Amino acid sequence: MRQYLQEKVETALRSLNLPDRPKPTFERPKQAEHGDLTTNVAMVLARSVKRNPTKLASDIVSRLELESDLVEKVEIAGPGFINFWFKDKFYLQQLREILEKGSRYGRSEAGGNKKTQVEFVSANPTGPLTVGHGRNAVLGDTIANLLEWTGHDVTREYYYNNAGRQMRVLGDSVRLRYLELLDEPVAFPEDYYQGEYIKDIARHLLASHGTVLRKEPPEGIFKERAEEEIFNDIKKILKRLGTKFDVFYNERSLYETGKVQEVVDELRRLGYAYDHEGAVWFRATSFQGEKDKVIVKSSGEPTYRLPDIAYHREKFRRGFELIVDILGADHIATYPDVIAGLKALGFDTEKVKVLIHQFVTLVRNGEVVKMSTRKANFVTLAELIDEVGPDVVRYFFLMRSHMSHLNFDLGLAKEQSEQNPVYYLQYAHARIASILKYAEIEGVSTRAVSGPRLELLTEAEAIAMVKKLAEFPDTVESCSFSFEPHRLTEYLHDVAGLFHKFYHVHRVVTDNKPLTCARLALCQATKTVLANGFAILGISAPETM
RNA sequence: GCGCCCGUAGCUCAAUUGGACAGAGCGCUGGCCUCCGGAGCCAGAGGCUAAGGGUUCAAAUCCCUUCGGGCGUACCA
Repeated sequence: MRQYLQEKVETALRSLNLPDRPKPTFERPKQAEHGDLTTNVAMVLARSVKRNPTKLASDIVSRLELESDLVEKVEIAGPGFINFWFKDKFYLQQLREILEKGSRYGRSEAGGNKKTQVEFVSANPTGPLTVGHGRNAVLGDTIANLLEWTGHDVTREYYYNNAGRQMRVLGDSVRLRYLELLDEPVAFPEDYYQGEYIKDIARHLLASHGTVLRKEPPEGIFKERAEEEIFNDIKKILKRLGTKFDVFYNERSLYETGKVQEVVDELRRLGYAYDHEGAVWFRATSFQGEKDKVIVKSSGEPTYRLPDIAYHREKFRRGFELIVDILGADHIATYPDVIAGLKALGFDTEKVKVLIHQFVTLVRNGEVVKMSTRKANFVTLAELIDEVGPDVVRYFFLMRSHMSHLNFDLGLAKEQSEQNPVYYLQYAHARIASILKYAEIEGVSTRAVSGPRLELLTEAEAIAMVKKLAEFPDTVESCSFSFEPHRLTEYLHDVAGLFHKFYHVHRVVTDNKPLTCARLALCQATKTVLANGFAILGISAPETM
């Protein structure tokens, strides 16, 4: 429908010999009195051709060739908006399309099967996932869903490092807890991993191996067992949240295959790396960086940026045409170096989309709970899911723009879980399921012999619903294009709200069989849109609650 | 000090990416079940969009300044 008008306006502009340069928008107005669709084309062009926007609008309207059986009327309003009203017939066609496409309704090929990678979570196996990781996981998974729905060939990837100093400290933390269990006197350093989970792992080792590990080094079985248990736990939690991964990419492989060294050599060859005070530096200042950055320490160990650059180089070499990185706000300083490194290596960094989400502040009993993997006192993602369930967790994380700080009041989420916004949506779905079942019992099938007569849907509430339902494909596409899932939650909230209103004003199942069939069709279409939306958000679509 | 994000109803957040009268949820006030699910519906109160200036037909949105909050600013990841 948007496309339909866009084409009509373009031909009108051509016949008037007007430029199409500042791209006009075609939008659904907030106010119903402003029509079903509006365009600012006259106002956008008025400046460049130095003409009155209202007069320009009427010129454009006079050249529009619109089918009178689809378009109700056209008006020029305000400073020069052109507003369009469509006939109900137009919308009823859309309704028929929803019923035909079912669970496929809303999918598109807009992405052109573009090879796309979404990298998210990417937490190292040093401790349980935090609530912050949860936001990252849900955001990444949902964006991946959106990209799939809009015709992208998506790979979901988790990048991790199980080597290095952090992992050594982890192994040693387990070792010391193990020795504690043997009643040996140990001084547990403050900067070691304090969490209870370390003691659990030590206990497990004691149970499986007895006391013979007394003299084992930290990098051996202690580290290995810790990594294994923690990673299993991470994967289990991610599964509970409904997130899926295609690839777990180990940073170590970048060293083993020499790709890290290749990057250093390449940067040197290009003149973007140099030696200074025993370290190797990257010339970040050539790419708007504040200062040059160390990529190999004087000890010979690389800093984190070097493997990150090598990893992203591999993303390009693996043929990804769109690369999406989901990062927490604490990584805000790292990605510009990676981007600069990729530029230095000659890659098109326009293909890399970095989404930085802000922190989750967890509040319990009115007090802010600080979340740090090393501290003992933190709420894990697993505990959060235990308390409120995966649907609520996902929905809460998706309700807000990723750029804004998120306050998650645990007590509130649990206490008010009965009036949680996610239930409002799911309730609408369950209610429709119940109505459809009732209709079946009453002997009115949705699969009527000659199909429902949709033109019987004339009430304002019904038409409003159909219009909203018809927006679904556009909404999915714009959420995908802008990487903003939160707008889908808002849309679905509107759908549920309109349905609840409709339900209160109009009875679906009555003695009037044709009307009942038409209304059941509308219910079915609403259920479809809700269920498809839930599928993208990764929340369940309950038949009963 | 510098960089990024944020500041919108009492609280938590939206606002179709620059569009017409800034909207939801929670909380508050008052209504609605003989009837397909009341986890619902309807009505009301609540705002100089932190402050000031600028850009234009149009600014919560873009630019500048100030104030306030968060995250960074390593030869840690």
